Amino acid sequence: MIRLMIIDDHPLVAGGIAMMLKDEPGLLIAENVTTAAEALFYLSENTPDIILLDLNLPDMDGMRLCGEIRKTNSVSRIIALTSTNESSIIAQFLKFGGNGYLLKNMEREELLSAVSQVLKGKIYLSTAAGEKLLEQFTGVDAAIGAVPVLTRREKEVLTLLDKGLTGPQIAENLFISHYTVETHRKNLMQKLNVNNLQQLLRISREYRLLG
Amino acid sequence: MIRLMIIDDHPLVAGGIAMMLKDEPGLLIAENVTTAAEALFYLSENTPDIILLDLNLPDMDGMRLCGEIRKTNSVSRIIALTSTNESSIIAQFLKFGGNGYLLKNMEREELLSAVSQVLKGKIYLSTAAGEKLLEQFTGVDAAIGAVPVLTRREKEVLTLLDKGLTGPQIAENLFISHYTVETHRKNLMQKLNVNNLQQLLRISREYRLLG
DNA sequence: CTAAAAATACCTGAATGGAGGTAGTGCATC
DNA sequence: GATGCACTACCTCCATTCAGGTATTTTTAG
Repeated sequence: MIRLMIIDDHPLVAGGIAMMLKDEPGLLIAENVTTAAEALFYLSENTPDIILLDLNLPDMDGMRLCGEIRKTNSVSRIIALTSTNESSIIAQFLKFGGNGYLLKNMEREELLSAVSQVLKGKIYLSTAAGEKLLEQFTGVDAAIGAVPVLTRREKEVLTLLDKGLTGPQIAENLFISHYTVETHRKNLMQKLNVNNLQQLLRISREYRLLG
Repeated sequence: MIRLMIIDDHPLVAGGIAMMLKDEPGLLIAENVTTAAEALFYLSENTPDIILLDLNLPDMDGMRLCGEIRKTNSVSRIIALTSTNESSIIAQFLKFGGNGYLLKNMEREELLSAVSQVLKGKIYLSTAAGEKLLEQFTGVDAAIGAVPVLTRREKEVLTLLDKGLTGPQIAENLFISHYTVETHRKNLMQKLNVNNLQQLLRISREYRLLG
């Protein structure tokens, strides 16, 4: 019997998965939690065969949770669930010890196929996701997974920039000189390798550096 | 027997809803389609009591579909389903003849409550959604639901702006003068009542004017 | 056909953004 | 106690954006 665990705060998703699997005799949904904290607690005493992990959890980034799980558990196969296809996330997720990536618009067959693939030790990527990843590989080395680390201050500035504030306005807001704001912005642009604000915000969203 | 119809391209969602309702004797999922075209076809010959409508359909904007449905059917209660809480959408959806608004992270109880409310002729708004709507009402008249109509060219410019191109670059791209691009941008900013590019793109996303 | 809407082009001046620096201070870790 | 990092601040120069116009030509709809 294959024991399956679902980590997702959407009852709808958990229900949908249960529905998809209800006629599969070999599969059992062993546990169903809605937060990272609950997940870690359960996993401290259990080892499911498959973990379906929503990347958008309320209390912790799914990516980090995957890393946390891997510190003590290297046997469960972890499959990420997301609603949008964010290609830059995939490689990162795999680096954190993930085994597969599914989009929430999947069909029943895709779910079953993903489960059987990862159990065989293979990596399963949702079709659309896989294509996007390949696109990246074909373009140079592309520095995949190299998600830049931002400092506290940089994140603050980034958030305010995203809200549509101008440099001087941010300066007022943070009680610093507008020169300093420009420096932070410059560093951000350099770290993310872009050359204007729109691209900065675009990439930031992709890398989940913004709420 | 209350007949329910689901319009959603995510099998997961349909399955989840089925799961939530499976122990409700008075409710029956009469039909389950994944595209606007199928929906209109089914509705040309049937009149379910409740329609659960995903606002993010592949072939048509859910908002417009709601309007289409209302041209020939004014009795079915239509409840919108979305994953993100976009407050500016709600009032618009109600104007198009919608009866309720549910977030996909709802609990079973919320779904049941929404169904019973709209059947009584009331408007049901997902708690979080309702609060946001109230926020808007408290701020002046706020011109809710007055979603600006953009011209073809304005949309093109908007899309390119979102991609991070500068004015001059867009000019090259569209084979027009950069002055013209600026004019379009100015008109866009005026229509959406903002005063810089970041805010323009932000609002545009909220109003679903961008892919 | 005609009026309205959309698309086009142009101008100016002030403000902001972007690329390129330099440099001091505090803090941690090594 | 030195090296590195984060944060801070400042400067210049040029490109772009923004706010305020005006105005002609195409489309579109009635």
